[in-house]
Amino acid sequence: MRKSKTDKEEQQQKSQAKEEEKEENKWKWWEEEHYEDGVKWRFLEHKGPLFAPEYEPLTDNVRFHYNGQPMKLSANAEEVATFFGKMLDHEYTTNAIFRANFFTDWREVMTSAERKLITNLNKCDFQEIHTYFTEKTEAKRVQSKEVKQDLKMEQEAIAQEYGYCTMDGHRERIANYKIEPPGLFRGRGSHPKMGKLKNRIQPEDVIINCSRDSKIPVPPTGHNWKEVRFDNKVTWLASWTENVQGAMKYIMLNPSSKLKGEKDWQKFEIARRLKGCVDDIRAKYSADLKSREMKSRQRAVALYFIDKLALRAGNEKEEGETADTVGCCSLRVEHIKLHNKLNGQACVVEFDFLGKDSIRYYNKVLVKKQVFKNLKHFMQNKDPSDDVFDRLNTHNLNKHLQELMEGLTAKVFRTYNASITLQHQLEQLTDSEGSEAEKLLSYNRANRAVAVLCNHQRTAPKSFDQSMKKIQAKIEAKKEQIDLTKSELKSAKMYHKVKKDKKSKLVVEKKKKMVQKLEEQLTKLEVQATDREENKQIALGTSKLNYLDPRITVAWCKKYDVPIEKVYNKTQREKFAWAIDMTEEDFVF
DNA sequence: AAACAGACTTGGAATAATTTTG
DNA sequence: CAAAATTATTCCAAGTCTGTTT
Repeated sequence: MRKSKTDKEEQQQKSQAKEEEKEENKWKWWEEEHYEDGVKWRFLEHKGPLFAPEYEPLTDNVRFHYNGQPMKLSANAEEVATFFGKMLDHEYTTNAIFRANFFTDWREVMTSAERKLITNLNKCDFQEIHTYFTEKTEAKRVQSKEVKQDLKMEQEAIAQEYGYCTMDGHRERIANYKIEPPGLFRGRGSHPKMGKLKNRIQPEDVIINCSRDSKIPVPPTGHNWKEVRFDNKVTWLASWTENVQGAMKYIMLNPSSKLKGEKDWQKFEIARRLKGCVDDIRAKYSADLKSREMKSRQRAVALYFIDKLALRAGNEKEEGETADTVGCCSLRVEHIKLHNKLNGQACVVEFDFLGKDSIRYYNKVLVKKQVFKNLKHFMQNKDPSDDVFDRLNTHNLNKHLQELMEGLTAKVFRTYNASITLQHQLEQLTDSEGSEAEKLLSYNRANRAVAVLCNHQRTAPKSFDQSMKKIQAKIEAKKEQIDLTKSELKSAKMYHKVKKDKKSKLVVEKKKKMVQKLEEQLTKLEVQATDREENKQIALGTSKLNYLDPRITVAWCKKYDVPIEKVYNKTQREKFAWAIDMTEEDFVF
């Protein structure tokens, strides 16, 4: 027993050392030249994607019931039934659209006999299926450490085989080497297609992309690829078309790869170029607010919103195919209220619309008089469902931006404003005298300001209130402890005054130190509580990962002596390896 | 110029792994 | 030590934007 434990520890140490060693000779692609425009790689070799495991039919003791009667379903119908059964405690399964779409698609995979019998979803009982899968998950959860370890090793072996490719002489990690398993489509918001069946993808659906002179991936036995192509102007390794929306899906590299990293770096460089000319662009669109041409005036107002409020461009979407969401260019009259006066402020625009992922954007904004005037004009004599910017779309907006600065599109404003906000906030909020915890709070607050700007929201964790109470209780307990220790210190001092010996002095010192330590712990807790409370409905992840130039963060860490691990976890450090390696303390976005 | 296809980034939720707590 | 809480990772949907076709 004991021996095996030390073995394990040794093993762990070894693998850790190995990882560190790997760290040493990591490829610094950012120190190399990059390719001519359009060429993404010279050599690409990979194993092809990993397909979802085959369906395992249910044993006879797990029964589906129709109209109270147990019923054995055909393999196909049963598989789709399990998709629904697994989700039984999810709100989706009570949604009328979800149910209707599911039922239609389910009936299509049924045998004609089944289809004839099963005509009403309300008469279907998936409870046993649900229980079966819940128990299965639970059984998996409680299995022994050894079994879990073995399973993990197996997964790791598969990842080693399928999860990497060779690109131009380097082993690069693949982000999603697994083909998406079949299941029920879960759209966000009120999506007209939610509940539809997402088909199982076969090799015959998959296009492989690699080098002509590489080892071409071998399709699973008895199967063929849809196509094998050798296109080095694209970054994907495999692709297929998904049946619910008809959208293409791709297998691509991990964010830590050169291909992704270089693009990411370039994105921030474009945003920095915008910084150089944003004043001119602002002057231009401010002037355009008064243009004779309607189109220019609409474009100017839209740009004003995109810049000031970090709204998304807002492409037009096919009606009825997706949830009804909008961005700037697709705003409708019903999404905007104009207030000549609101709470003592003149010219207030009230936004209320569903944006990407059906996240609500609600904001009351004080705007320039001319913007207000224009909006009033644009919205005159229109129905609520009419477009505010009827002469504008993302295409001609971006075309205009392209003329103002090479590479400029609407989304660059989001990147620019996000990053510059972080930089300013960090300057403003960080106290170089503060503790590490306080500095981190400042960082999170700066990050939060960006998330608020970009409207990155999350549903509050369901145990949020409880967890808040808990941390408050901890704080109270700590305070009590401090009071107690303080009074102990006081009496120790008194005792020392009388005794005046070494031993009693030592006690005083000890108590002093203890009070200090406890007070540090207290502030740390308080800071933690504040941070958590402020973060209740804010999602920091997206801005951190996609909008904030990592060099700002790295420079801040260096300047204030905060270890990078405190702000970036392992994945984030891998993604931003280029920034961590190249950034000095004096970097300015 | 509008519609469509394609490729790539961005997004929150779900799930898994890890850490803390009782 | 197990359960609960927290954090990291995975998942895959939903955007942006470009290029091509009609």
